[in-house]
Amino acid sequence: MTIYDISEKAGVSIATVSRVLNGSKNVSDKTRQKVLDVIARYEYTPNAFARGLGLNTMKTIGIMCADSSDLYLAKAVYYIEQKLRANGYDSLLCCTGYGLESKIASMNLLLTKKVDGIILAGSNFAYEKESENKYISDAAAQIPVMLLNAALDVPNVYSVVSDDFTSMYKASLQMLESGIEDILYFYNSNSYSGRRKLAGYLAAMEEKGCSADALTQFYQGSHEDIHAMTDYLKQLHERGLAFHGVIASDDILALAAVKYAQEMKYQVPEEFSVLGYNNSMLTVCSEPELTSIDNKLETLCQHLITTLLGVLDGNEMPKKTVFSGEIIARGTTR
Amino acid sequence: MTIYDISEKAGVSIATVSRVLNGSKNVSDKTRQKVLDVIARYEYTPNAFARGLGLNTMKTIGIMCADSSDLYLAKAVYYIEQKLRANGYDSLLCCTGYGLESKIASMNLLLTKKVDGIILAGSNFAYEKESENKYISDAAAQIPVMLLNAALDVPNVYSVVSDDFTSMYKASLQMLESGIEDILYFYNSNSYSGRRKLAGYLAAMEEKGCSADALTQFYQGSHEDIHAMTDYLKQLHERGLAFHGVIASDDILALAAVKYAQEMKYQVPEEFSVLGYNNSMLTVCSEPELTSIDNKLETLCQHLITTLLGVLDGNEMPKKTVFSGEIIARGTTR
DNA sequence: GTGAAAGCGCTAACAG
DNA sequence: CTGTTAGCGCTTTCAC
Repeated sequence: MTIYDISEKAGVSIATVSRVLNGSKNVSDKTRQKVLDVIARYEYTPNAFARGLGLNTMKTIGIMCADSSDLYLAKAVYYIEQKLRANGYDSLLCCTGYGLESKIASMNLLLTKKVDGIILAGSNFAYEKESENKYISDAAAQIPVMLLNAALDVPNVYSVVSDDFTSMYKASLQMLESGIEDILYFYNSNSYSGRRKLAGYLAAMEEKGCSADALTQFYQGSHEDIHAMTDYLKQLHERGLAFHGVIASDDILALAAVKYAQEMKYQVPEEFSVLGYNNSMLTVCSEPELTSIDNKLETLCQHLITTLLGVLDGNEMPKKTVFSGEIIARGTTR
Repeated sequence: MTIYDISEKAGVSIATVSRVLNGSKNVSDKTRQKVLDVIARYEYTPNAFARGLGLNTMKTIGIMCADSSDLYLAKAVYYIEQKLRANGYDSLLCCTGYGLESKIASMNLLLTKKVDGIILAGSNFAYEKESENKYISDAAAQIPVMLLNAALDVPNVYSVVSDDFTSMYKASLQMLESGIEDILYFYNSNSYSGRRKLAGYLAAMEEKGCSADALTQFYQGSHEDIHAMTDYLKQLHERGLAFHGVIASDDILALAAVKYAQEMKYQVPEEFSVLGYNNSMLTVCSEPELTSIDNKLETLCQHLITTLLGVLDGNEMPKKTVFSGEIIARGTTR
């Protein structure tokens, strides 16, 4: 069933059918109804490919994320997909992993499929070296690129971020002022926001005159293996590193720290404090429950979509938007 | 840059360019190389929409899931997307929520976009009432439909499931034989696999001559609010219901049960046992860690994709495949 | 082994 | 308000 069949059965031209299909004003009510009836009777739906060819768009957005099964990214993907579809766009999902090569490959794939825009969900897409961000600016030369939790000053790329530096700075200060000086910073990512978080911690430590040299610990194992993370902390202890607080770049690392404290028989939070990040479901899994930083993911996603839609509509939109995070106090800090 | 431009610059016809693009045998090596050179020089990529129009496919599969931020579904989506892309297919993601109406709407959307197949990830898509599965058979009249964790005997729909009945039956028997008779069954879904799990528990209870009447508890609150789940169990206790074991249809419900046990000062597993389902990341979050049933999600997904690809290739494929689950013993059972 | 030409189904400019 | 027509860019017979 094509537009020709419909036009014939309705006794009008294909142009008229196309008009009613696209809600054009220039059709008489009578004609419109006639066409609509035929369309309904034959359950006709326009061919999306032909439409795409004519309009040069199929109203789809590419979503790239390293790993959609990651607790935080899964939520991001969920929010983004919902809001896109509510606005008539479909989502082409690409889980890229954390390697640059595969990110580039996915990017090219999406470009080939002629999506209308690309959303990079997760700060790991923005590298420190400028040359490694070339794939982003290249893509932005063709279509708008949206960065969630990362920022890049390049034409046609728009950034929406949480102020991770300040969040971490404030939280660190708070823990320091609660009397803990040997706070370990436990992180697993050197991504854009990863670097900002670390900087926040370091700024607070420096301000209070505490040395962070040995206390800044990068964990590079699996993102899901809590036991390995706990073991890592135990090894630090065995090697003589003293710490009575942990600030983690992610709730799961924080959870590992709580486990570590339990194994060490520390009273939490009396003798040992822990702070997580993302305010995920994991915060209520530990005992005591985890204090964590909420970076307002849904708000970020909402804003990101609004901005993207604006750009696609040809409006001038802010290149970078920053939201504030919030410390959600629970049982692991005092 | 179109195929015409390339044909002109290479001094051949568009038919020839199309042939080398599609790897046709009928091109001389010299011509092929010439065309390839031009393509490379101008970084030409064929227009996907035009291609789709001609071939009537854009090599895309629709993935529907109720909530891609759900721990289990997120993993499923991840595996599926990976395996699809490895085979040259893209994934159009649709998070439908749990209502029938919105599932139907999403289904129609995907059909309109002319995807090559649809994957329903999650047992909640198959309803008990046959009439409520009409949207699935309707879709299957057009393209293959794959069911993950659900089964339906309808032409052109293929099912891949874990044997939830047997897994639950065995696990229940095991807990009963460990000496606990008052096992509460705590569940939050009447989906296809939800019904199978419940049946497994009931079969074991009956076999051991235990009444399950008051012990079968359906929880209908939020899927993420552990506190509410724990409260629900406390209320049951306050109303006089006695139970010293909990078998849950999902790890998060099981985690709530562990919390309940802790608040009740029960020793786990000596005085109180808990069993979860899905063997998710949550199992290592509780103290002691959660015994859970692994339903081999990655295997299921792998098989589902293999089957789908086979169907798309025109091969005869099994209508229903069943895998066995496995009990992963940890600290909450004895 | 290569080219000419007829679609694929729709949109939009133009004419009336 | 409605119809005619020329694309959109590619695939695929059918000749040569």
